[in-house]
Amino acid sequence: MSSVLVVNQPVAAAPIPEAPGATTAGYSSRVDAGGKLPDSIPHHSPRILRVALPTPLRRLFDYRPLREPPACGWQPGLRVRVPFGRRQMVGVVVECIDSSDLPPDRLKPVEACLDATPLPEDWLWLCRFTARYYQHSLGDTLHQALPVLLRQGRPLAGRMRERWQALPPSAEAEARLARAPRQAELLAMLRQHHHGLPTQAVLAQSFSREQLLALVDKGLVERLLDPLTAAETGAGRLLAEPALPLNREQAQALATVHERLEAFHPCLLHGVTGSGKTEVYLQLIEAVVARDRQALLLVPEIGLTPQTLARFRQRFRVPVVALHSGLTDHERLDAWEAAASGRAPIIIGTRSAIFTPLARPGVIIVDEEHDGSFKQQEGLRYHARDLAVTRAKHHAIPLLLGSATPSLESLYHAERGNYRHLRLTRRASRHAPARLELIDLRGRPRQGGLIPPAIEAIRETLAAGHQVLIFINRRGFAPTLACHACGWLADCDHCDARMTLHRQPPMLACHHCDKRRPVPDACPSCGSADLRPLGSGTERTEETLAALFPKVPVHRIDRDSTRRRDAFEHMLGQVRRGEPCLLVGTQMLAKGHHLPHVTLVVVVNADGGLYASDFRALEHSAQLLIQVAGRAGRASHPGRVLVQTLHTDDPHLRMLAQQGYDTLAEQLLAERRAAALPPYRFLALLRLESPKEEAASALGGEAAAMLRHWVAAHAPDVSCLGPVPAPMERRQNRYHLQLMLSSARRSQLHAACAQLTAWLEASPEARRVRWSLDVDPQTLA
DNA sequence: AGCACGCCGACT
DNA sequence: GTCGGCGTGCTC
Repeated sequence: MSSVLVVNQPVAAAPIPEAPGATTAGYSSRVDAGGKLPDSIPHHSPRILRVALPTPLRRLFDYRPLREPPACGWQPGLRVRVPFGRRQMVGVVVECIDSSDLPPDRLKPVEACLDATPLPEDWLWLCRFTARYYQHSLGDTLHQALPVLLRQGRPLAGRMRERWQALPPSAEAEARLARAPRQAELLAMLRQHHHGLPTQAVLAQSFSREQLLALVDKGLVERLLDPLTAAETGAGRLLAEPALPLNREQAQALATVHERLEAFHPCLLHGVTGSGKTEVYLQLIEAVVARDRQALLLVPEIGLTPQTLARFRQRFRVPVVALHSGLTDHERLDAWEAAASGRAPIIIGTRSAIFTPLARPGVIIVDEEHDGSFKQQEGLRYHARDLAVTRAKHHAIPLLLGSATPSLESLYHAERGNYRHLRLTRRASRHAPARLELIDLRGRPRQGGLIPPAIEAIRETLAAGHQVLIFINRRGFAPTLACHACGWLADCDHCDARMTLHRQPPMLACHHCDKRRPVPDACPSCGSADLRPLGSGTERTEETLAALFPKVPVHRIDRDSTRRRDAFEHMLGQVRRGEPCLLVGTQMLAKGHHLPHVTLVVVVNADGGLYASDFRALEHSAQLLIQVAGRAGRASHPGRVLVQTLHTDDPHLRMLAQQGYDTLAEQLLAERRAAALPPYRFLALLRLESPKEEAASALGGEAAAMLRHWVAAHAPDVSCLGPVPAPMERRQNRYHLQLMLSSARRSQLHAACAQLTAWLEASPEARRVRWSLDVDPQTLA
């Protein structure tokens, strides 16, 4: 008997994950758990089970197996209940081996095996990759990637969907229903549904399971257990409505992906707003499902609207499973099982849906791939788009990244030929996309943040019977409150930030912590009553516009006004009817929503991202501006986009306005190369956080010293910057510091990160400081 | 992260 | 006398 069946080597010796988005070349040399390691060989009597447990500790725990192995034999992927400290936990077996580093008397036995068969292999593979790549605890990664009910140890088997279907009538059998009127009613109901009814639907009509089973005994009803494969639904009947005709570019893009459905085949679908990316997705999914494969579509958090979903459900006759935050735990488990079994051919979800197992993966599509919501910003800081690349590569299937404003990373890969660059330049409507018009804020009076030419344009647009969108990236009434006598500002006690003035309800609120205060009547510093709001937020602009245009409805859309989702949908419905109105909103409004009657967009202040310290600020603000501009003039009217700025001469802003996103993106890429920043170099950021500044900086200093020493010998390409205070050093009364590692070599960066996390976990000082490692940080804040 | 144990301050 | 503060140590 071999001593090691499954090899999950210790971190330091682990195979280095490739960069997501790396070339296909050389990929076959990959040697991790996704390769044909003997994972799948059942081991009936290993002496030791190595289990991943939901703890932040980056190690596995050894247990003795049960006397009787499960029917499938011990295998990685089986969930077990184990004693841990003085409580019980649900963990996942990841190795079956014959010897442990611990003496046998310290090993506890597994309490129970919770699965008849292991959890899906592709899921386990992805979690292992993710844990290694992001230097996170495998146990915690598995835990996060599992539906709540499975985390809790609920069984997966037996949750297949049960359907009850009436059999052809038989007079003889029906005679036996004479004295069972409820059963007769139930049978009548089932006969109205040719495809049968799921158990839940039957129980909802207050029939019982016993009645169903009685009908089965009498031979009148049949009990069916899905999974249905996509093929069983019938190839010709896949579509519920016909596909739309494609223009030449769309057809070409589709054909390019379609050409090789059996290989890893990453494509960037780079299409201006309104160029019909979604139709390409729909027809690609159709092709994939017709071959009895599954499609996984990732959308940004804000993009999974009822309308998006409706469009997919209208098109396909097969089930479209949506994974969104509104699902109950049971629905989520159902969806997971449907995907894992292959019963669900189309899965649409946000970031975390990347961890959905797929029985027959056929394609992965990431819509709005540049969107920041694909990156998780705490705990396991993964990027769903990057994992999508890795996963598509693993499954050897096509990958489609779609965006009107692709991330610089994706453009870089497209330029280098790592991704096919598919462009859609033609809009469905006859109008060219609206140009950005920069208008100078300097020295002009502002009302609610708007200067006279903007107000005039709004007036004209309303007079023409159209709608106007005003974009402000600040919620609240005003960014802060100031004393005109002494210069006092409403600072937050807990953060290095100003408090935002709100009117509805009136208060000062810090947007970085939970702190709230009443609005003072007089200056707390000098006693003067001359307190004035400084600048404008959505509430103030809304108020100003309501005063300027009393007859026109003003809708404000921000996190404060849309607490109730139905109110938001209701308002959108109203706006879509096309009556003239004013929309004032934050990014919530900029993304995804189709507003066909808006013909003027005003950006109150474009300067936020121009001079920010974050190296991605310009990229993100350009994407946002183009996104907002895309809301204008989508219907039969051309649109205008007015961009207010203090910096009409800023070269980046001018380039964006005059030559468009693609040109600016190229310029920004050149600057990134010159500055040795991503995508030309890889970054990892260690964040340190403590109520005591000295504790964080002492630990940071020690970590940096250790790392510099280690790196000189083992990873000379890695450079280490810091520790330095994070932007807005004090947040919620905690001091934030960071240490930045960078390297042109992914493998060296990975090795240094592994060294760093191992050191921190062993360091006693590190227990008094909160720390986390962010591999490929999206922002440096 | 939990969750224990342990050793010092203000309360019934 | 003890309820409870959070320092520190451990989890196969």
